[in-house]
Parts: sequence; structure tokens; C-alpha cells
Amino acid sequence: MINDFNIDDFINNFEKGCTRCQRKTFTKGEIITTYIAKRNQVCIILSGTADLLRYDFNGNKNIIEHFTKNDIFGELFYTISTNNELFVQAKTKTEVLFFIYDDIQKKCKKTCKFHEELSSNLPKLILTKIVDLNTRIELLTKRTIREKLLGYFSILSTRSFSKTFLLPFSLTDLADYLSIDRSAMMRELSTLKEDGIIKKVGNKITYL
Amino acid sequence: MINDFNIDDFINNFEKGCTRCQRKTFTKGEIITTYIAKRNQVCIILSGTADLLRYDFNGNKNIIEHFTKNDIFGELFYTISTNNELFVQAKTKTEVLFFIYDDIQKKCKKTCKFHEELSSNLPKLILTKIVDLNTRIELLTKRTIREKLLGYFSILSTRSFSKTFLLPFSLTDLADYLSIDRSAMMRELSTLKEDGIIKKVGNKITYL
DNA sequence: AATTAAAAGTTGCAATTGCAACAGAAAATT
DNA sequence: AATTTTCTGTTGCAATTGCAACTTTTAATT
Repeated sequence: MINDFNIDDFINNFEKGCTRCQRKTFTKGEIITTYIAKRNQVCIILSGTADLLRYDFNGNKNIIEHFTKNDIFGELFYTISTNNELFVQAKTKTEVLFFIYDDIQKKCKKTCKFHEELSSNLPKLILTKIVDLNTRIELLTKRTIREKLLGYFSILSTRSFSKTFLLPFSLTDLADYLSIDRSAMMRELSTLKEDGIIKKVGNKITYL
Repeated sequence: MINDFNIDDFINNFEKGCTRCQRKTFTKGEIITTYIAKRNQVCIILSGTADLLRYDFNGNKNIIEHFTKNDIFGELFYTISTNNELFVQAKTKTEVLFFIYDDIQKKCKKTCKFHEELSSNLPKLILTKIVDLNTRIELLTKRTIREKLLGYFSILSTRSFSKTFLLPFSLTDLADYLSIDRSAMMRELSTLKEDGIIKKVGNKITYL
């Protein structure tokens, strides 16, 4: 339904040039953008992975969001008025599309197919983002680690139409995504295995 | 910035009629909509308050979201594939605007001003929703009750340009919004008062 | 290929948090 | 105005969870 457009076509069409968008490639560790200035910049990941990070007043690193292909982000989605400096950092080699939110409704000087597609698909990307955010809230509001894990496994299981599925990121990142202590999560995973509720081989889970 | 349009004008203009939208009034306790069927229905609260609710397998009532004036909701934002039945219930007398997401980009037969305004302001409403969801995630990811409370107070304080502000909902609802036990939250509020970090008179908080 | 860094896995212990079960205050309903 | 319901506030206790501090395994880098 919502994800019925192919971002790879985007990339190919972009080669024809668009006067409203930019495309950049980042290597691991590079800063893609910051959320400090208000400039209504929108970013879409074309390939690779990136994290939205913050260093809190204790100097601890917090991973606020993980971004992968098709994910959309930018400071206009995140105007929580805090004095924390947020920034997005490439986790791997990452290609990103940049544009200014208000610009995209305007016509592109070259009236390229790419620009039209982006303009028409932007609402879908944004809806997908909302669904993702609601999914995360759904999991975060669960009261116990067990419920969070099983809730997440249930979603992955449904999405893959199978009781067996791969975790899309590392266990360390999973703990961060669910906002729980990693060691406590490992402990609960062990209990779930003991109780025969899940099977786990590497990052392959079977939810029985 | 984002909230620079007046929804009250919406309501007035609606009187002229729009062939794409419906407006309904609900009394306390009435079901506004359900998230069971996939129909791309969008709802906007014109006045009043409502909650997105679910009864879990134990029969416990969960308040997933609180909606107030200007809030936008609908099952298209919430396609988490679970077998739980979600529904929105009016908490007070509530006026709601209904339309089908895809319809709103089409022209209205009466080409009313209302329809145009809604169409042009929909992206802003949606951006505001994303900001709200990110705000909630920001708070939910905090590890302790104290951090959650102070994070929330900090946001309210910044929004009201004052160290003193009113809680927008009851303490019972606040505990639910932050997904913490109410009694544990009350305990932490007492500690915050003892430590001289906040002052509290009724639902008026001063964050020192 | 060797070294370094990151991730996975474990465990003891302390502390926070949730739960249950109250009483009193406030609000809503009849 | 009286009654019912909801909300606020408090406390003991048990259980979950976070923290610290490791080792082992896997992945990445030089």
C-alpha cells in the first residue's frame, strides 16, 4: 500500500538533474546534518544507514533514531525545544537526498520527472514515518522488557509472514531502540529461550 | 511557524459546505472511529478531547494517545499489524472533521474555500503530529521516572515561556502518557518537591 | 595476518519501579 | 443536595530492571 513506490527509480531519474534537490554521499562516521539550525531541510536516505544522535549533559551518547533506506528525517520533524545538539551521523557509506521542504511543492526549473515523483511521493514517505513512530511508541509504552521484546518480535514476524525472521539490527541497537538496558535484555532473551517462547540462532529469531 | 493557521476559521468556512468532508459532534463516551477497517480515513478534532484506546488480552484498558483540538488521527497512521482492536472515544463533547485521505487532494465539487484551506494546511497538521510523536518518544526513551517528569516539565516550561505552567491533563493521564505507574510517579513528584526542584499547587507546576 | 574495536553473553547486587490496597479530596452525575 | 465516580495522595513489599564489571566471540581495520 504505502510503500508501493521504488526509491531506486528516484536515484536513476535524479541523474537527469533537479534544480531543487541535492544528492550527497557520506562515508562512515561523517555528519550528514545537524538539527541545530531551523531551515526546513528534509533528508531521505537513498542507501546505507545513519543514526540521529545526541550527547546529553553527562556526555553520554544517545541513539534517538536509526535511519535506513527510504527513511525521511530533518529538523522540521523534531522541533522539541531543548538546548541539546542533535546530529545525524552515517553508520555506513550512505547516500542522502536533500531538499528544502517548502521548495518541493514549487516547480523545478528543469521540470524533471524526478522532481514530480518526489513531490507526489513525499506524503507517502511521511505517512510511513508516522506509522514507524507509532510503532516505536507502541513498543516503548509496554511496561516490561519481555512485553517489549515479544511485541517487537510479533511485528517482525507479521511483516515477514513467518515465525522465523532476522533482526534488522544488532542486539546492542535493539536494546537502544526499545530503550532498555542491554544486559537486562540479554537476560530476558535467555529466559524467553528457557521458557520455550523463542528460539535464537545468531540474529535469527523464531517466535513460537 | 507550523501552527500559524487558525482552525476556527475552518469551522466557520465549513458552514458553506464541502462535498468531500463531514463534520460530526460526539458526546462523552461515544465511539468516534475504529482502527479496524482500512479505509484511509482522516479525522481532525475541531473541539473537545478524545482518546485512542485498546483493550489488551487481559481486558485492561490502554490509553494509547490523547487527542485535543487540531490533532489529526486515523487508521492510516497506525497500520501496526496486530489483532488488537483500536478505537477512538470522545472524552468530552467533541466535534470531529472526517475525510478520506486521498480525496482531499481532489477538487471539491463546490470548490469551497474550506476545502482549499484544508488541502493546503494538511501537511502542516501532519508535521505537527510528527513533532508530537517525536516529543513523546523523546520522553519515553528516558530511563527514569524523574528524567521523564523533568523532561516533560522542561518542554511545558519552554512552550509557555515561563517556569510556571499548567499540566494539560490530569496526573492519572500524565502517568499514562509517560507510561509509568501512577503511584510511582506520585512518589517521584514528592521527592522532586522535597529536593526543591519543583513546586506544585494543584496542576500548576513551577520548575526551578 | 595481526591487531584493534565492537558486539554478544553472563552474573551479582542495589535501586527503582510496579503492584496492591488504602483514605481523602474533588468532580460529575442523578 | 445527595450520591456516585474519578482523581489525588501515600505506603509496604516484591520484582524487575539498571549498573558495573567481566569474558568470549565476531567483525573491522591496519
